Amino acid sequence: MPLRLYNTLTKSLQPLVPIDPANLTFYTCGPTVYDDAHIGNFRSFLAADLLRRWLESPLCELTTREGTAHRAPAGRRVTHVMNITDVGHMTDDAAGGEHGEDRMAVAGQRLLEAKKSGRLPANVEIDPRNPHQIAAFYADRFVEDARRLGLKVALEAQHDPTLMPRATANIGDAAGTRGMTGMIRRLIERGHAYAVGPGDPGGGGGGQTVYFAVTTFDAYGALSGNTLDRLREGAGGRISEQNQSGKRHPADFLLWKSDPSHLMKWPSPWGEGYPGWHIECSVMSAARLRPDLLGPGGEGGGVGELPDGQPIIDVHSGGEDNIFPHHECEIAQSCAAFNSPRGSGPYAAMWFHPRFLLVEGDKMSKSKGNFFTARDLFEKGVEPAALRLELIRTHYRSNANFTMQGLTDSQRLVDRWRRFAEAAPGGGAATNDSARSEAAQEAARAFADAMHDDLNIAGAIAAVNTFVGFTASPTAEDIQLLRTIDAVLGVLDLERPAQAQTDIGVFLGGLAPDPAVVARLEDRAAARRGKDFKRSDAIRDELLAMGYAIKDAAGGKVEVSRA
RNA sequence: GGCCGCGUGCCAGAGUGGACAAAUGGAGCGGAUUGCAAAUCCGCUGGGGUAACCCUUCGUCGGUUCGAAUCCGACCGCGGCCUCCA
Repeated sequence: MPLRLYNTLTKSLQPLVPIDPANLTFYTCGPTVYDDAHIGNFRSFLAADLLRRWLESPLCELTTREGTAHRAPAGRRVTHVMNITDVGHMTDDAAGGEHGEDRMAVAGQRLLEAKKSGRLPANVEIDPRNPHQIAAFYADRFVEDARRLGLKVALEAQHDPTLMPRATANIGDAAGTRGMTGMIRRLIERGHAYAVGPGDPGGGGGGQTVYFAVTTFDAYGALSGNTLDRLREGAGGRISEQNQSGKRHPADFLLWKSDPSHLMKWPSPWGEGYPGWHIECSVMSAARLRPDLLGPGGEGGGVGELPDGQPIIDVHSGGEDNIFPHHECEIAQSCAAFNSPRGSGPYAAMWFHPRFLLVEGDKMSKSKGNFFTARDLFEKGVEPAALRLELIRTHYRSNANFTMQGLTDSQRLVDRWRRFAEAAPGGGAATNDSARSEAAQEAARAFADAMHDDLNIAGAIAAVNTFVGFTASPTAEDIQLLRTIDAVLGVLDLERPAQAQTDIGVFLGGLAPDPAVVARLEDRAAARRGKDFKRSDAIRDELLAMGYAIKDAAGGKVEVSRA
């Protein structure tokens, strides 16, 4: 059965029916770059990456618009775009994004303190007062982490930077002819948005604020369930008075705020200021995935409008917290801009929302001390493959629980699969050929069935383990199958921590060969040669107390890892 | 209060009407290997029986059905959103 996914929009399991099954369009709401991304962020991005890799797998089958099955030919491509939000939005968002402190300024303050206390690497040259430098600093670190975790979009972006667009590069211009200003102008022209403030509402004067008029979009609330009548009830007392005065409806949301005093600001037809939080994704998804709508200049010249009901892109993903308001507002903007006048089109055919990650059973938070960034863990010697597997091996729609035990389990799985993948092919035929090829076929089938069923990753991993367990001495075909499967899971080829070797020890997990440890290893080797096992065991305990676990390996060497 | 996701064995986590005492990992136990470990490999791992088989279990309580972990209802618990957040 072809792939079915849970669609947040319809709240049901549905086949993914792409506009063009040979070339899918996929947009993921990426990170904000005010700080390093944590493992919860990466769990969500990795879930999107897993889906993307599955869509590209030769094992994956999709449904065409004609209702037939579409098996991936040699090149089913997925154009996957993930934005980077580097505009400094406000901290006080209860006020609708118009007040509070600029997040980029807060990040700058933090960087400044880190610099003073020497916590920043010496080679980092960054002016903490320059928001563009702060954003670039964290964006680079994000991309670096993402590549280490095998996020395909980040790997591809090395050759095609347009796959990871920066919000600040898509703001537009003073005339409102392209980018976000272009789309805002278009929304005003089509009657879906309005400008208020000094300089005559609706006129062309500076210093204005632009809002999206939610009542002009019938389908508002379809994604989140927060329809306008429900919102009005729920909103009682929550929305600040000062901010509402200019709005026609309390749920109208910000498209442009004129504020020349803002840290990051750009020219626009409504005055110098900054864009609202939702408009960037509407603009960048269309710009990269549907240039036919916008035309070569970014705005104008394109077809501009789709028949009602036709999706703009195939798949859109983001963390569950994005469902409302962010994605609800994106739908309103994009459909209003490109679909028929009372726009109700679905924007994306499939809405994919991974759930939040817990850590040791608890909500992750800095105050609880269970807050991890990917780089924290890499520094502790966790290898990217283990972290990736740990973050993808729980179904994307459950609250996964990240634990140190789980990380160890994942590491073992990775090691086991690697032994299989790196075994000399065909070394001794323990199993007869027909049983072996049956096992491989069964594994491929079970893996695909599981993945087709809303990305049932646990079932898929079980199929891999059964296969690897059954086949003691893999053939070249067996290894090829594991490779095909791993192109989806994406763990085997990730970078491994360097091993440091001395004459006696092999230091794993990026450990440096500490002379104190080497000396003890030599003492222990001498004791063992003299059959003084009491002493050799005592040395092992000593090392353990120092935080090192050792393991005698073939050839008289000792493998050293963190205890 | 509204909308949504989830609740399975010691743990993580599959299973969504019969082949289920329930995949796959882990932990535990036994064995091979090792001076001993670690790692690796093999077997066992709800209760009872030599066995065919029987009994109890899938948040709780009810219901539908010849039959339910799986469908329906109510309740309880966990998580998310209701204008920051992956």
